[in-house]
Amino acid sequence: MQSDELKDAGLKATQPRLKILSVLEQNRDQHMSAEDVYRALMTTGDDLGLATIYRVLTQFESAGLVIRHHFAEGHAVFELDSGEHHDHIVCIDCGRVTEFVDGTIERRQVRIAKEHGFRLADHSLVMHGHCERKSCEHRKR
Amino acid sequence: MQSDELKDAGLKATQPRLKILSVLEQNRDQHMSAEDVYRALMTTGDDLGLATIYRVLTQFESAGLVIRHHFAEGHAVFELDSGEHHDHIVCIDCGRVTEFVDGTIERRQVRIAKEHGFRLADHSLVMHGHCERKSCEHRKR
DNA sequence: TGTCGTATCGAAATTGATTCTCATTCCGAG
DNA sequence: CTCGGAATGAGAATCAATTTCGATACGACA
Repeated sequence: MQSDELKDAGLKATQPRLKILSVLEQNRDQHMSAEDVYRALMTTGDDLGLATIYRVLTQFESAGLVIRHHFAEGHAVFELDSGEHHDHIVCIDCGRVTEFVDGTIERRQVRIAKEHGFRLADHSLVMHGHCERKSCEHRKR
Repeated sequence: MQSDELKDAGLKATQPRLKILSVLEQNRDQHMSAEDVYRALMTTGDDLGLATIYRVLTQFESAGLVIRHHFAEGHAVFELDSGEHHDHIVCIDCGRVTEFVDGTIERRQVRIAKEHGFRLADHSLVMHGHCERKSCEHRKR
């Protein structure tokens, strides 16, 4: 059950937290901002305070349940931590995010870090491009 | 002369712009935030408005003179555009930034983008790690 | 199942970075 | 040197995000 996920993470299973977790699970394929989660909950009548959303998402992050990204400037987006690391390609026109993993790049990074006297802890590779999706075109500006 | 750099970029050679450009050139090896530039100018008695710094840095960016990065959340940093693309390793402890380029990774990226139906326009690879600099240790928290 | 102490909640105020507004000042073509 | 459009500076405004604090809900235990 979802409440176990929370308890395992050392968090009380409160209604707000369960609802936020639920929204994230229903949108596994998306990257949501705090604002997105807020709006998603409004439409289902679950009207949580925005402050709570931010607080809970931050708690989820420290608990390792979600990962916070800073793709576009201005605001952060969150995604459930699937446990597997991956990088992202973001479409400049429509904002859609695609995930990928590439062993060659991963290995190369560890090596480069070492060559420069760094012990690699984390990294983020974000590529920006134009996707070929039909639905993308007319969103262009 | 510096004023030519500005004119070539299509910008009037005003005092504020010349001073900001000069600060950036004197700190080529650093990545400066708007606030950093602001403080640097204060110390030399050139007391520009913060709004001007932001405005000018943004103009420099569109003119291709500088590149804006969003390493840490919260605020952007700028560096003079040397013309050569490169990626970054940021030290988690002291914040120092090291630059590098790796052909293997560069090539691989274009290919991955294509495989996923993207036409690559830009990318940013930022690695985070712990550097082995002596001066770094005691800044840890 | 009811109670209690503590952790959590929501609303509003606050922060920090950045942008906008607008009256004043400056650049540079003629 | 003069003039008009462009640029500047000070402060207000904005935006995302965080903190504050009194009110409330969770859940271990009786």
